Amino acid sequence: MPHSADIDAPLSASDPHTTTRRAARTRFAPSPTGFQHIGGYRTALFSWLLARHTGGQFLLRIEDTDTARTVPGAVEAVIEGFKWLGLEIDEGPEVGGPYGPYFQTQRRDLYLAYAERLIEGGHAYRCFCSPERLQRVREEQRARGEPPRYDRHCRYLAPKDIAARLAEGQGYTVRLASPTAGKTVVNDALRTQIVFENASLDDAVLLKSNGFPTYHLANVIDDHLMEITHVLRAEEWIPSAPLHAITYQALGWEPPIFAHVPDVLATQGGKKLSKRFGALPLLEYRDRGYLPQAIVNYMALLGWSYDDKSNVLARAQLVAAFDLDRVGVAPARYDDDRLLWFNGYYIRQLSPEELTEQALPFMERSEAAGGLPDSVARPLDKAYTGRVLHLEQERMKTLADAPAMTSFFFEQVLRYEPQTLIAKNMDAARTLDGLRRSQDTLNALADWQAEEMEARLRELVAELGLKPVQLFTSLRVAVTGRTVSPPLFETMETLGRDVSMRRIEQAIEALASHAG
RNA sequence: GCCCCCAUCGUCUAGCGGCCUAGGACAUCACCCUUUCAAGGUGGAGAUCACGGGUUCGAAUCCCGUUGGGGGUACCA
Repeated sequence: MPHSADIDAPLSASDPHTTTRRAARTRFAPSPTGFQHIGGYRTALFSWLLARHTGGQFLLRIEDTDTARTVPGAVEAVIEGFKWLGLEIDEGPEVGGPYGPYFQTQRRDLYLAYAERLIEGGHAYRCFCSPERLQRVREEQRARGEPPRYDRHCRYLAPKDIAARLAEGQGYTVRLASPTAGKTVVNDALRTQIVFENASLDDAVLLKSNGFPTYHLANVIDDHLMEITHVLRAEEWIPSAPLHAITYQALGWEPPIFAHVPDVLATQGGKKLSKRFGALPLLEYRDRGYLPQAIVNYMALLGWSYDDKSNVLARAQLVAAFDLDRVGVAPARYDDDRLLWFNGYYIRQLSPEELTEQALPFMERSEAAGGLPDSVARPLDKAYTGRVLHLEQERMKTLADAPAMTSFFFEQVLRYEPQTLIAKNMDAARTLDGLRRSQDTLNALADWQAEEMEARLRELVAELGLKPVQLFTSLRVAVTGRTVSPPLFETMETLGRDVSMRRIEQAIEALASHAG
């Protein structure tokens, strides 16, 4: 009975470069210990794209074996994130599938059985060491300047010792009997072979004393049983990849193709984007008025590229073009400016109906939540709001910009400094005169229509010997209360004759009493 | 400490030995358009391709080293 199975021959996965054309089964396997951010979803997006590109399947598997850290609601949030992004899950919680269950806590018997098989084959062993001893050993190693690693105390226990401890009812973990000499080669579709000296490997715990597997065991078994062909995961997994390669071989299984995707870095500081460092939960972007199309397009270009010019790529184009070969290896930094640009771009692409549909909720929420002033009655008139939104469409960077940008279209009373009514190179008297003459011009209009307004008002400008900006600035402030607004005439048309004329009258009164 | 990964404009990137006096996008600046702000158009500035050695007729591209950054080092994933 061998107490160790040294696997000295280099392991090799199948050629990473010939397989992208086969239908790929990929997976995203988060642990429900918190929210997922852009970094996690970016990896998931690549997996999804690879599956769609090759006509394969994309699955969601929940790695909830660390029951103490499991956060309620985390699974639902992940799924909601995928729904929002429009990335359909082919198999997983909720949708089910032929390879379930998709929660690792529901697959315990499987892991137990394979751990047993590993022990029988001499590829793993029971470890009775207490956490205290483990910690002591590590501290001693550190003190001696050695890398902290399990000293393999239990690996060479005599069979009768083991039997005795078992009979005594001692708890144990199961550890991988990793080879102590030779090299293990990990293939990665994104980079050249990664070679590890087996002597530097640890005997990682595969099964915890509470009977739950660790990632190292569960991930190998599930990926194999679920027939995953490509494992896309964060590059933080590279160091433990040799352990997984060894486990595949010990089980006699062909490993999937690995692609360790580079990190997404926080904007500041060069550290990995993380919950505690610069990252927002994905769904927070939805609440902040981002469009899923923009997020998807942005994420796809974080670490992947199509060619030397393509920037805007719709989902279908992404699916058609995605390839592992064009995924880079250098970490990419998260850049809010770029995301915002994509978001503005996709907002501009929205049809009037879509824009109204999507922006309305942002406007109707409470003032405290960023919506229109509470004094504005809800629900909003859809047709009117649609016209208003259309006027501001090309100015919006997020849907959440809508309320602040459009509030003057809904408010009863405008508050502004009368001083701002006076344009550059103008004075109060001439402004007053311009406003009064505008009233006459506007009153004479048969139809309250922008083009007509502009024609007549431009005639007035000429008659008064002013520049357009001198009169129009005053009218703009009178009618909107601000110096920045959508084009004046369309704005007045949308506001309607009554509101516009009343506001001009109020402006005249305000300026007159201010100046006088 | 030890193991591993990475390195082109501020940022995302193209480049896989000659097409590069390094291309695109975001951001930035100027101008045009213009009733403001945007959007759009044009143009500019911005990268001694981290550094040092090789290999080669020829290197951003291949090799080695250095430096720098990042990750891992748990009965977490």
